Amino acid sequence: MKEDMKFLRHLWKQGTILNYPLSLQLLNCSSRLCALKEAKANQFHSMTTAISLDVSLRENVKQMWDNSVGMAKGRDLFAEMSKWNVVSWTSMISKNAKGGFTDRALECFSQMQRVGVEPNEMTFSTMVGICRALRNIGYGMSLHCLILKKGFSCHSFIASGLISMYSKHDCVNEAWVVFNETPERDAVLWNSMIVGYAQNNLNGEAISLFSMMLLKDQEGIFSVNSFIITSVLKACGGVNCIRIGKSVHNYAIKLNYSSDVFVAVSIIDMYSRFGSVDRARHIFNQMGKRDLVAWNSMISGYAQNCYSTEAIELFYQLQSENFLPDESTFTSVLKALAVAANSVLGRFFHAKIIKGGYLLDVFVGTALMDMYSKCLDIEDAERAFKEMQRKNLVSFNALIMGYSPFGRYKEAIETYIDLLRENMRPDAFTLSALLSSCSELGALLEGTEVHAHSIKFGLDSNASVGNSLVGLYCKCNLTDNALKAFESVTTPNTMSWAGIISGFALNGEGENALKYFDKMLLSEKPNEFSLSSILKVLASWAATEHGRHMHAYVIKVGLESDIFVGSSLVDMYSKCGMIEDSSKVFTSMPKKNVISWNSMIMGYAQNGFSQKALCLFGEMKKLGATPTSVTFIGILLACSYAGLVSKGRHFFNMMVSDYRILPSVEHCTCMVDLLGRAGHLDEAETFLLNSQFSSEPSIWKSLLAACRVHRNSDIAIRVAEHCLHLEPHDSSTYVLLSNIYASKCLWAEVERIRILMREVGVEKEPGCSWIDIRNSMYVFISDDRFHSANEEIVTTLKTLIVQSKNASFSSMLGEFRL
DNA sequence: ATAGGGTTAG
Repeated sequence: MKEDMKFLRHLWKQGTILNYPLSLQLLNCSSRLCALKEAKANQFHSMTTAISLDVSLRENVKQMWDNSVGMAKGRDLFAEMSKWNVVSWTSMISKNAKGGFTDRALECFSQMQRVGVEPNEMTFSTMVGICRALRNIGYGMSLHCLILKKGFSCHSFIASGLISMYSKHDCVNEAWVVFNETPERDAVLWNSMIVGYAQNNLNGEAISLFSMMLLKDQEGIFSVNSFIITSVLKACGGVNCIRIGKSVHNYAIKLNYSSDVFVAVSIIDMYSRFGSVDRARHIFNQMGKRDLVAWNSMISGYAQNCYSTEAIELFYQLQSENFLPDESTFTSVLKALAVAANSVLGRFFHAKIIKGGYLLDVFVGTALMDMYSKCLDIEDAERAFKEMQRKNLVSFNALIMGYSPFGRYKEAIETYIDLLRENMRPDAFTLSALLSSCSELGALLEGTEVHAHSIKFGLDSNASVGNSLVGLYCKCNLTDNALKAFESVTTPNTMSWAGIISGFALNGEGENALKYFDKMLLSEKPNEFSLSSILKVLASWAATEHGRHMHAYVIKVGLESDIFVGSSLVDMYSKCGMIEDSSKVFTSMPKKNVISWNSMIMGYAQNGFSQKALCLFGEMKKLGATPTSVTFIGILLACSYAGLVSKGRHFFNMMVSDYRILPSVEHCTCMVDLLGRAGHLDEAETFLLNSQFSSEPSIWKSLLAACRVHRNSDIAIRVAEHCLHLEPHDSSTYVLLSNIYASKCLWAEVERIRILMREVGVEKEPGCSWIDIRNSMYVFISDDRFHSANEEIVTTLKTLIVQSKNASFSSMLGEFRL
């Protein structure tokens, strides 16, 4: 400041007349008031001109002239000011806005109108630019009104600014109205609208607008420039269609824009988004001149596509070519380490970032937190969060998201409350992250409260929030609530549909799953998830015909090579008993994962092809796939059906000791079943009592069934009484126990069971089975008179009964009959 | 005076 004054004094003494920009520059420091005093003593006209531009000092200047030189000078100044005011006011507004003094810029604008100076097209253009940066669109809208009133809306550069302003504030419709009502459209106007669409994620619209532009451009009124190419490339990156992207790329080459750094960076970014890192790298390599942004975009491309080694390599290469990494570079590097969950290198870069002083940046800080939370190191993520100087909504969201894999909804909600205390407004990310924390452990109460908040903030119509709500409610078996949440979503996406369909499928509401699948087809294409869910439903129904149709449909939509769909098809066919079709699908799958292997092994096991199941298990291990808990269910099932007792014991031990898999209810049921079927009833009972599931009724019932087969009434009585103790309302156990006592002529016990049954109020649940013929379901309930079936089925059934009696199967059915 | 590239979250 002192230096400035010295310099000024020097100039004054020399009698130099300062020109306008120089004096303004000199005055643009806090020494202005001192300068005023000096100016009072020295009469430098240019000086006062510069000062008079500053609205806040204008009055002071006038007063100064009034006091020192006399009223006349002051009046002169004022008159002069009004003479060149439009330009000076406008540049004053612009200066203030650029210096970050938005309030003063707005004040200038109203003051100039108050003193009767009419804004011109430059003033309005500047003002529109300011309104674009404002938090609120209200001021911008009233400015738009003024522009319309004063008749400035026909200027295409003002219209461009308005389009940009509206689209920045998510008002694409308003932007479109401005675009549509501007008769003379130049390249900038088209570009503003294209960018506006792209910014609001309406990439398809942006691309269509571009093609519309090309059609109109035949008259040669304007031409596509490199700005437009970059914008369109950006939009291409947002649609899942590499074909369009490639043709725009070719078009850019044709127009000779491939050497433009901006264009090249957009192409790199676009290909990275498509997952074509190699193409992106090719463009990067071919660039004649690269700036830091180009390096950053390539590093980011690698990070996005999980090529973390390449990203790090590029970081070092960048340094060796004497570029100084910036915040963006570090952000991308951290992302690369986050996707690789490499906290060792992550810490190394953390240190580097601290040393370089990059930690003040919100992006870097947030990326650092995210890196730690992706490494499941929530404590360090919390620490990084606490150490951040400036936090924004994204930083809060990142922490809340960090909690969700652990289901730590309490901490997530606490962070959310902090966010509200900071006067921030949650967005869809915040709420859906909170909801996924809640659904992890089924925290329904807290989840419902978050639901209330999402309604309060108008975010329940958002697809991500809606999807999370559907997830939470489905997890808690509340499909009605899930459906309500789903229906609040304005534009459900493919995943939304998949969510509600799978929710129905998992909660045993197959009819609803199918209903919503059909509804979805009216507006959305099915994806691998919705198809898998539907196949699961059809598998559970053993709906053969429908399943075949769905398989044909899968082929039609081109998802037959998908790993999830393929596995579901394998499962569906094997549940329908069509093991050949199942194995055909399995063999033709181009890619298999552990789920596919599991489906096929389970399919073989369930259909009694134990040997094939075990062979497949061997093959799976040979190909390097690691068996999971589900694999062993299939294997133990296969052993159980084939009576391979020692193999079963062997695989069970292998699972526990080699693969460190904790035995689940299913595994224990299989083991008890295996031992029981083979007649090792004592061993089965001991196994069960020693297992974690000794109070699980279903396993005891499977042991009871084994006792029945082996006609061991002593153990059977013990086991059945235990079953009654665990499940006093299960009618089948009463019936069975009663039968056993009856077979041993223990009539008093039979009577006791009968009384007990009446006391507890148990009624026998009717047995039920069904078959699916030509897409129709025929349900049979025991003891009914076949009223629901057709003639053909009734006749066939009667024949079957006679045949089975002749084959003396009836003797087997007669055991323990009441 | 209006328009274009890379950076954080699922």
